[in-house]
Amino acid sequence: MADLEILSRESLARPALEIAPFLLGKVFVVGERAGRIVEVEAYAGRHDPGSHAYRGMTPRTEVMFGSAGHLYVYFTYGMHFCANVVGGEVGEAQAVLLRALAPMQGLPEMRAARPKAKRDIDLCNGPAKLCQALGIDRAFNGADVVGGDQRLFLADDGFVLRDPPMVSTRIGLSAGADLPWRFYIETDPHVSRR
DNA sequence: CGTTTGATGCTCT
DNA sequence: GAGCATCAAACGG
Repeated sequence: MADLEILSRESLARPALEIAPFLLGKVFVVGERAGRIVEVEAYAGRHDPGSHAYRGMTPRTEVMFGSAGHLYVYFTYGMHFCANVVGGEVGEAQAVLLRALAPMQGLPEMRAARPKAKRDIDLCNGPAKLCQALGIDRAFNGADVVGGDQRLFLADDGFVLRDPPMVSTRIGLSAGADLPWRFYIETDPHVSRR
């Protein structure tokens, strides 16, 4: 595999709408498992009706209001975890939801973690699926992904997108559903939905 | 195919 | 008590 350069914290200390497309094509490493980010959604903080931060800081959203480069992991529907990368400056609650990855390493571990996935293409093609595949749960909330930990990080491996990101509305929202803040690699088969 | 529904528990009102 | 940034199985055509 090509060299992996961990992303800088300052590269993430920008609005979610900027770092969402920036994160496409980057590599997310969790232990021996890794995948390339192919689909994300931007959540733009206090004034975004679709964001958990819309009604201000709560115990759950505290991490999102913190500094860039940490994971905001939340539990939903009584059984699923989803992971965001926190961006922006402290207090801005900028976040980017990781919605789909193209598996790169640790496929056997991912398959074991997702026994219900019939095909490899289904391992990480959804926000809760990728958390299951990578073993991400509430223990990862607040974890630093650009702090130099060799077992958990976001990196650039030199991959270049062949085309500009595809843009659409975000998925599964009841508020803010009209905003075109979802970004994905159109040609990648691991995207959750067309 | 596409659409509907059940699972399951946390978070905030 | 209502709703949830979801998933997989069941159902209908």
